Amino acid sequence: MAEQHAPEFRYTAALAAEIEARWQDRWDAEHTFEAPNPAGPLADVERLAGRPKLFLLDMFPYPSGAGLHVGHPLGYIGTDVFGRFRRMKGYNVLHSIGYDAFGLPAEQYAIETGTHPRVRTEQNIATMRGQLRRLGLAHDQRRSISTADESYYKWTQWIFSQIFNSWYDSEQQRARPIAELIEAFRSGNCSLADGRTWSALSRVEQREVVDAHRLAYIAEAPVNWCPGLGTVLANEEVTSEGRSDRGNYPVFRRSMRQWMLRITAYADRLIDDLDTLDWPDSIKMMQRNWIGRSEGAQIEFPSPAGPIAVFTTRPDTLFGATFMVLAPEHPLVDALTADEWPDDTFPLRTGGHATPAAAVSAYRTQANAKTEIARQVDDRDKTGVFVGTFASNPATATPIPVFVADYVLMGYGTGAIMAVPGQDERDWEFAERYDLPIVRTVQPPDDWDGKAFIGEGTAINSGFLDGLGVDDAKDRIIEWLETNGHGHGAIRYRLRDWLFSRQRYWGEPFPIVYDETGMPIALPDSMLPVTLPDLDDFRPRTLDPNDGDSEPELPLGRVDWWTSVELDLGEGPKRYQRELNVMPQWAGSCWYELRYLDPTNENRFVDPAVERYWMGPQRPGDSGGVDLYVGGVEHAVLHLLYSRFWHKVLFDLGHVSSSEPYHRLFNQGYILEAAFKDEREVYVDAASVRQEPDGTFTAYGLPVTREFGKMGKSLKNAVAPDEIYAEYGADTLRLYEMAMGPFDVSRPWSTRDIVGMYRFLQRLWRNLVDEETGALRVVDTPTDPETHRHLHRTIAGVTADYEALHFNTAIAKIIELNNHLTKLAAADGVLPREVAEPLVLMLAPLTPHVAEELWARLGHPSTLTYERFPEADPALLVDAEIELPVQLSGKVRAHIRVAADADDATIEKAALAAVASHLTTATVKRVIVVPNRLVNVVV
RNA sequence: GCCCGAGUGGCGUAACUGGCAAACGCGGUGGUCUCAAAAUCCAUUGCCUCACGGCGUGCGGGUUCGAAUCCCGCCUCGGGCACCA
Repeated sequence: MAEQHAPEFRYTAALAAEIEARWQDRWDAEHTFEAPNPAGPLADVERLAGRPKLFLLDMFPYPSGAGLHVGHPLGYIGTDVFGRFRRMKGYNVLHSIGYDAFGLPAEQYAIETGTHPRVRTEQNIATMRGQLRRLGLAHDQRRSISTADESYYKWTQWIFSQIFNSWYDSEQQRARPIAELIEAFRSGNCSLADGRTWSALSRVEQREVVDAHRLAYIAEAPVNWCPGLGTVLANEEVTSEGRSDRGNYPVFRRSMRQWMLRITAYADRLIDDLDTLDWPDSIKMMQRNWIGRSEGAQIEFPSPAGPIAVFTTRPDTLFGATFMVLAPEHPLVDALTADEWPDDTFPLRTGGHATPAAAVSAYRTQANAKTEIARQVDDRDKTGVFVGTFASNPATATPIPVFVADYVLMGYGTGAIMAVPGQDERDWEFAERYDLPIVRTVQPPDDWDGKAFIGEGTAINSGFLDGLGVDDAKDRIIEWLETNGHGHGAIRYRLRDWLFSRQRYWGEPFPIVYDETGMPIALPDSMLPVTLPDLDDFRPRTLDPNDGDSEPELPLGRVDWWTSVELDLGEGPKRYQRELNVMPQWAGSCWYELRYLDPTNENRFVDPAVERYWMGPQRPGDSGGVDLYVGGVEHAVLHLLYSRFWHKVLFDLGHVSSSEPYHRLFNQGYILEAAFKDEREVYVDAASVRQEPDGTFTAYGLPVTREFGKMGKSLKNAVAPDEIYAEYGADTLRLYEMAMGPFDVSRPWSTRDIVGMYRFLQRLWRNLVDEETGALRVVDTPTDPETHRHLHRTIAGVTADYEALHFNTAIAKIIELNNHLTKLAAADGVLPREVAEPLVLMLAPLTPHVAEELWARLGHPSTLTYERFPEADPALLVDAEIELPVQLSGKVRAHIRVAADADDATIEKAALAAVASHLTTATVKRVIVVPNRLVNVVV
């Protein structure tokens, strides 16, 4: 390389590497980035005094063995720059990083490599620590955690026990300890739904009643069974194509007994409290949509098999309900199925079967055969069969036929609908197909040529509702339903309870055992953690990904010595069976930010005083929480919803003072990289692609197409940071990643462009250090006024940019100043200290190693981490004389120089003089003077 | 289909609440230095035109003294949701 003849003291990759290693060692040795707590083992009250706090958080990584690529650390660098800036602004900054070590990715990586997940995970964490250290991130290493450490998951289990041992009081709108519910039952303050008295119940019956109220409960429920992964998945982990988020295997809808967490109890608060958060609107919107609150009414339709309950958001259209539809799985279907077809039943409605029972049975078989995906996406034809029975419309007292159809889903509402073809497009389609009556109950506009009218309008054909608008009609009908006992106003959510158990090995064991009654018992805190047993055969049984009827197998069930245990839970030593499921991927990440605060506490998951200091509300009405949380959008509804839920339970039970975990959320963009597909639509290794003279791309002589995607293994386009370190050093990489574009926007990686940032650092270094001798070129001479003003403008701009996370424009301003100084240094041979020192300090958050080195060469013995960030002198931000453009009807024709404080009349006179030559024929209609901006002469 | 977000030079991008479009970087061109090359430094670089000048922020309209920025109608790309009653 050309570097071999470079001057000895030039800022080269080799020098950068030496500087970087030296400063990283020194920061470690001096514990530079350790943030003091107000209490506990990490306390240092003196260092805390008088400093505002900043709790900075990155979405922590799972320790993959594939190693980092340059796309990974973008967010970490951004938070590091911000944290370093705020330290220099006097803040006590908590910034660390841990590892999300349990769960599918770690386990699957272990399976691929044939190494035990614990061994694999620990190796990977060590590797990642090393890779991240090379970037010079200012993390407090004492606070780093791994979710798979016993000392950590002990508290994950403890929090689960807290959730298990609580119930949701819907009157007070908060979770309360389960003991308070038991006491309320015992004292008679709370009566049982069926009217029995508490003391009349057997112990088992009492436990059943209590268990039905817990926030963590076991239920037979429709679940997403993924045989390809050998486990069930939460709704949030299933893609809209009906496949697993991880691994992209088919997912089957099945009924199974599983652990559930009652997140639905928090639906309203999870929606309402979004208003207290400083989050991107798009993420708030996604959470609101996911929770999917709908307001409407529950209405009961009398039928021979008893009342059929439906949920509707349009109770105002009740008079137009001309038939009903039940999901094939609806429990009332069998009872409603008639023995024979009523007279005059259309052949179309019977599906060609001799009896309703045969028709329903055939239809169910057909519906079952379709996977959930087919029911939702592929086949939107409205099919169904008549069950041979009529229900009654409570408003009109008219008999209406009951159908079974798979366009009604058991999983939403009551699994049954009142069909109002006049005001619902799906019902219209169904009514047309099966020749059912259509009654409009909302007057469409005159020019309406559509079918179902779902818009706003006046009620018609609706008895006492006629003439009312939609909203008034809704209020009126709900009143009527409630008065006449046909139903009531109701709210429904799309959100389901969180399916919380997984049939895997590599996860947190539940702190639960079962006694001889088969009912779950939470282990006392003193018995935590329940350690995950070491298992040689940790692999899930391989199942056919396409066989939805297969049964899950529990890896923990293979450990005979572990599955059954003798314990004294207050009744003397007895045998108990352990829970064999493990917790899902998301459990550990639901509370990790809290553990950073107090990582070594053995008595509590976090000391309340420490939590209050870092996360407590800053003012009345504030939710509190992490000050800035940076991560990708992909966790918009998974992690971010689960985490809020757990945090709110902890808040309700008085364990934390903040009602939300993350006060401000920022989604950094991704680093995109060109990816190439061949004609079979298969990705080819980007390194093998060449660009042809005509601009097209080929790989091994065959044409390929280019697209831009998130950098990573799946697109075969990852760039390793090590290559960049070797060529330019870590500071240049940091600078380049921050300079490429706005922090929240995704942008394509371009190795070619990095050299620009490298040249800038070299130029800056050369301005301060003689490349041949290594001598300092900085002297204590006064700065010329122009440079001095330029410096202060830069300080003001850079400060504002850092504060707003606009790192790219901060860099542009620093480069601009340095370009000016390059001219100065070329002319004078030296640079004034008065400008050199602030320049180095401003650069320090971005490129801390080279900044530390220059700071030391400038004669400062200690780290610049806690130096005050330069302050701009407001007096220097305004020039005495300014240049203003003069427009003639909006086009710039001249420039004038005027005193900054000149009045409008003076400016106007100067402007008219400047454009006089253009004004020979025209007359001036108006002159607009915009202070400090421009002058527009209108002709 | 519905709901968000975004379209600016050859490329990445900048322009605070409407006020000189293109700061900063890459790339290109010419020069300096050198036996030569690299590095460095200097100049230049939106498009059309020899020039005067004109045209330029996805497209078409509008508001305004003035629009990348505001309004209306489209187009394209990215993301989310998707038979949710």
